[in-house]
Amino acid sequence: MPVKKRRIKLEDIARKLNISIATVSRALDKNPRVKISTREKVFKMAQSMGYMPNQIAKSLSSGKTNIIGVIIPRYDEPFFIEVCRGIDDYAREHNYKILISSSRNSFEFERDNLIAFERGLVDGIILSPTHETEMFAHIRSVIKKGIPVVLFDNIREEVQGADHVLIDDDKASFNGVEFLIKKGKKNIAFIGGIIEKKVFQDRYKGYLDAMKKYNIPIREELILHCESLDREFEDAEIQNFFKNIPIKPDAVFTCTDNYGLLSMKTLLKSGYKIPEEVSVIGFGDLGLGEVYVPSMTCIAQPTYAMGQKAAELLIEQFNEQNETHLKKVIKLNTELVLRDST
Amino acid sequence: MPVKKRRIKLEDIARKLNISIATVSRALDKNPRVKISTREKVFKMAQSMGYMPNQIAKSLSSGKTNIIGVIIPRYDEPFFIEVCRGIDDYAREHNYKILISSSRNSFEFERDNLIAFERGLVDGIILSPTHETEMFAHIRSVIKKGIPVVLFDNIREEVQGADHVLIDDDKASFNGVEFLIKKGKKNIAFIGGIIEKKVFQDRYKGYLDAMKKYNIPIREELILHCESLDREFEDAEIQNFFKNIPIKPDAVFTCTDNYGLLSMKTLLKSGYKIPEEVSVIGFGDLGLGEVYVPSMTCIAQPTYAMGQKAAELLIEQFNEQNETHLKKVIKLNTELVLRDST
DNA sequence: CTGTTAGCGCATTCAG
DNA sequence: CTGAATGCGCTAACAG
Repeated sequence: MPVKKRRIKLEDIARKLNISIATVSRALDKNPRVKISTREKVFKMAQSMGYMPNQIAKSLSSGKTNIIGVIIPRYDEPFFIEVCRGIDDYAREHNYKILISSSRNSFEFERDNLIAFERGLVDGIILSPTHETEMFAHIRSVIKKGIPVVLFDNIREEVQGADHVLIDDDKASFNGVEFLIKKGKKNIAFIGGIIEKKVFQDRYKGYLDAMKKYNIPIREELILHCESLDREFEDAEIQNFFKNIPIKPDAVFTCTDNYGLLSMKTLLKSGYKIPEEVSVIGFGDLGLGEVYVPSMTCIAQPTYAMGQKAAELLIEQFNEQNETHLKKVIKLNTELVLRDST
Repeated sequence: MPVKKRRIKLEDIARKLNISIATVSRALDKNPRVKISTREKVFKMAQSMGYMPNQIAKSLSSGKTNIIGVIIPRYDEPFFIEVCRGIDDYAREHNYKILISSSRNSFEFERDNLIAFERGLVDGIILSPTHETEMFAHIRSVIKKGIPVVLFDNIREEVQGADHVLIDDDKASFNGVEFLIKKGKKNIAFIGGIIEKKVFQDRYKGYLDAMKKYNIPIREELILHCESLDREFEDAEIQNFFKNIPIKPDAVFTCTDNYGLLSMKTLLKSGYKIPEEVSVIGFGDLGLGEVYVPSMTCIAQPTYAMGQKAAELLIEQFNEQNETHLKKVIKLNTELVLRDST
């Protein structure tokens, strides 16, 4: 293998052609102020020399990196990946790349990631706060420096100057539970996630409100707030819950697809018939509910669209005059998708 | 909101302190050649002014970006995400970030991504080629420029100068099928992915070899090479296959977890009993097989470890003298994980 | 239409 | 121990 070659730069082309660097730069830019014949000469030479512009130099000079920084709490949650797919598709169409960082469900990591991005690597940031994130100073600090920010999914507090993309977790959950109640269910179990997380608080609230509206007594024994932050431990937590449950539930409302599937698994293995004896609802609708037997009724979240919308808002901010930015809060709709588990 | 503020730079600190930029730079670097007292003054001032180094300028100056570019064929395949998690964890420990790009199963996109990375945005590249990738000139070109490359998973052809991380698909598949044969299965269906893809070719070969070794006739009607590149269409393809199958299979060997799950779904819905009447094996073992009822026997791939290993090899290349790089080919072990579906 | 010059922000020689 | 000067590769303002 040959020794690492020095990169070809504008100067090399300029020298070969006996013209100035500026002209080469402009020619490659298709700047109309340069003669077509010169442009062609430059292109041909660049081609034959294997010229490749240096993105870093471009960025330093132009003040733009064309990179969007994305911070998600974890990789092993299909929801976040699907959002990223939405961001990526929209971003690519607008000539941006995405740099994904996981905060590993830790506020510290979230802050570190943000600081790394603040160093000028990205033009803007899309962030889903962790459950630990109670203070938003780190986000405000970024905004104050003029870096556009869009938040999505788990927003405990609206941040001045940032855009927000979310769903109405409260209402979505309320609708799901109400559906079960109207089916005549009384002992409706609730399986949520870590209660520090705003989305889970809201989904819990929806459950409580629906139960109250129909005067169904709330029973603590039917309620589980999972604390696992990793797929690995969710299973045991849910198995345990059902093993020790003192009342036979006739329905289970869960706050993620995985909780729903794990519930179904545990119930089926314990000999329950779904949906005859117990109904199950999941939250998210990221594809697996459809493959299960019985297929799982879900609150469908417009996950991919959330990502697209987030990217759209961010890129809008890029193009704004950097004057007072009016914070936008976009609420996307959910839908109850009926399948065999109810 | 205040107008976008100009970033603080070294020069600002230097002026305030009446010292040179160079000294500020060195102080922040903790260069021992600068007096401790000066260093402290600089740190304090930097802190109070909210100084944040400019990563782009640093990169241009140092020639290092500390970013690893990762190109995967698609987002909606948990396998790739899990590999990314492995890469990310290893990379982060070594002070690298990862920039993930999806090639959307298209050779064109793969090449475009590579070219984008070639522009100096990343220090090295980890890539899983698409099924369309038959030519490797684009990869060789990157390597020739001295950019370290590691390939993983779907490697049709070893590329001189790149490292490779893979599993023995052939053997893994052979073992799975052999296991079914030893259980007395005769009508073993095979469901693979798009046959242009090397991994699927190898897994198919493993199937054929096992069948031949035990003198079991191969029946075309029991073989399906899925052509879907999106989760969306896989379901219909598999349903269709089983609907029209002329022979009742007593086992199904599949080449991804999703194919396995979809097969189980279709079979269960058609009234088959698993595993009494038909056994099913999946490939990957990315978590869902365990949640299904019945739980799915799988060829377990060391997915996370593949990512870690790839990152390790890449970072090793960074630290090498850029002389002749000896291509390394790492084959990781798979394992047959027995569950209820067999 | 093209060239000259001055940055972009930082690291790093080389002097002193 | 510190400062001045140069360069990383490219863009853009200003001349001509």
